[in-house]
Amino acid sequence: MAANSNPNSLIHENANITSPPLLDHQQSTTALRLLIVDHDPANLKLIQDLAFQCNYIVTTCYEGSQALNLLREKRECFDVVLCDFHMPGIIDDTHLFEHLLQEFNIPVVVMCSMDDASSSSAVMESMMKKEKGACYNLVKPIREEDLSNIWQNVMMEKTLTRKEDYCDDDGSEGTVNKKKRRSVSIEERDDNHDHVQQPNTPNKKPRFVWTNERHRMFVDAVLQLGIDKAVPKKIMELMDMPQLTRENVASHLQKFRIHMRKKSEESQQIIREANNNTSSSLKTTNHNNAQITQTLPLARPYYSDLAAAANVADYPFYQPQPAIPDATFEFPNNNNPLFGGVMNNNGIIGRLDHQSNNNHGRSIIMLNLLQPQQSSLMMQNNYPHSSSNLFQQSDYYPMPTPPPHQTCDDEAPFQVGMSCGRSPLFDYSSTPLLHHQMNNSLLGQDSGSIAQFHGGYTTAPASASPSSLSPAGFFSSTTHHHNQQQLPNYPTSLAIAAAGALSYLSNSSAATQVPTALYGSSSSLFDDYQLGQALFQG
DNA sequence: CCTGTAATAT
DNA sequence: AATATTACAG
Repeated sequence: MAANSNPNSLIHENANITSPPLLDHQQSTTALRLLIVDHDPANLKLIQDLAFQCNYIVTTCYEGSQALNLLREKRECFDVVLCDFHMPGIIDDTHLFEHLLQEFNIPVVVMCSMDDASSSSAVMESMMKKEKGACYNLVKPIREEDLSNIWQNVMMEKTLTRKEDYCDDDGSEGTVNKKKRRSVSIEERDDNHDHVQQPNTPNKKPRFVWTNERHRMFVDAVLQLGIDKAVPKKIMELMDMPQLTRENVASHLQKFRIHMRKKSEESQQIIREANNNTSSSLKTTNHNNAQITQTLPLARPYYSDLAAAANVADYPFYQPQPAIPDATFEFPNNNNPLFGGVMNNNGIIGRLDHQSNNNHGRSIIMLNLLQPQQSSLMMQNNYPHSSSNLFQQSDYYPMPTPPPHQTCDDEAPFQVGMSCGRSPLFDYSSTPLLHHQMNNSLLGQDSGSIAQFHGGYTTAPASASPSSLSPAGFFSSTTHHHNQQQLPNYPTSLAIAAAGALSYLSNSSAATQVPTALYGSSSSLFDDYQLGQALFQG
């Protein structure tokens, strides 16, 4: 609607202060100080003139961002914002006025066309529902009378106790009380209108809004620190935002933890239910299109020896629990290896990564099984909509491609790789331990096939700084390397099953070489491998 | 001075 | 509903 950037605008480039300098009016109690925001210069001018006639002190701008900045700096210089309905918000598709209400405690008058008001009544309704601050509506064309009435609403708003809403009269139910209140406060207004609290609190910091972006930073910080080491102060430092206080983080963290707890209880519940329906036969669900889901009956006690593991606390998902089918894989998008994941009844356990343009010039697909903590977080934060264990189409989690030579610190304890060329998974020469692993792992000699399966885990993930987070020692399921403790069967079998799946995905003819060479066809690991393959062959 | 938790305020 | 603030214990 409104012109976007107007070269021929009558208005100045930046916020155009058309009244005496704002500072002189900071304490103004007579004239109302208006901030008018509208993309359309003509409209802006029109309203500006009107407002002048009403003896308001007027500031105009036609960019939402300007308005926001202006308010952030000089919130105390304004009493009301007049804002065009169609002004977009900054981030998503919200309206500017919603941002304003959210961030500032200031009355907002929304101006909209007749069309907006009548046709999209739903929108208007939602607007009116916003009870975060005063929000009124004026329908264009706006008359001088409308404007001159603004201050009444606003002054009323100031003296009203913040709690009560001031919804429009829809004539229904118990609005009587509110109305009464209203008239009372109008009287009050005259008594004490000059020491209105709100605009006189100049340095009141705007409340911190946890946008998606900010939340993502928060989660990143938590992941970096490790979930149990993430404390407000450190998170704050990692996020590195000037406005952010420790209290902000503490508050958010508090909420975040509650959220996590709830989620994990939910998934526990799901697991319990899944266990009740154990021995039911192999479900052959739909493999329509890209989605393949199967639940396989596997009753091996995968966690049996885990309790003995010294660092069991680091791996809550691997703690002993009733055996559940652990081969419910789902690759949501077989056509696009850049996105995807693997999940079983423990949640998301792995993600599919793709590395092209590494310095071998070869393409690699990796299935990286995640540390439980990461997978748990991934589940909760990146797949918020997956109410079931199924990925939703919209839930794909795009993983950044790690640069060559860089080891991902969140990948553990297993990485299953499929090289599409004839190269090792990675060039590990820069990381001696990994290099060693490549040469000594189960199948590491066999470059170029699925043979490049290996397992490992980070021995000292806690050792803190991101740079020191390197996979410190690898082991295989049959061989101990570097005195590392061997993890129990569960992850291994899972990884092998995943390798099978992956090999299918990659159309590798070499796939079948792996298990027979290593385990013999009778081994339970071989079963897993076949399971993985079967899953994806449908 | 910091953390975690709960309660309460805005 | 989301965020901020506060109180209190550790």
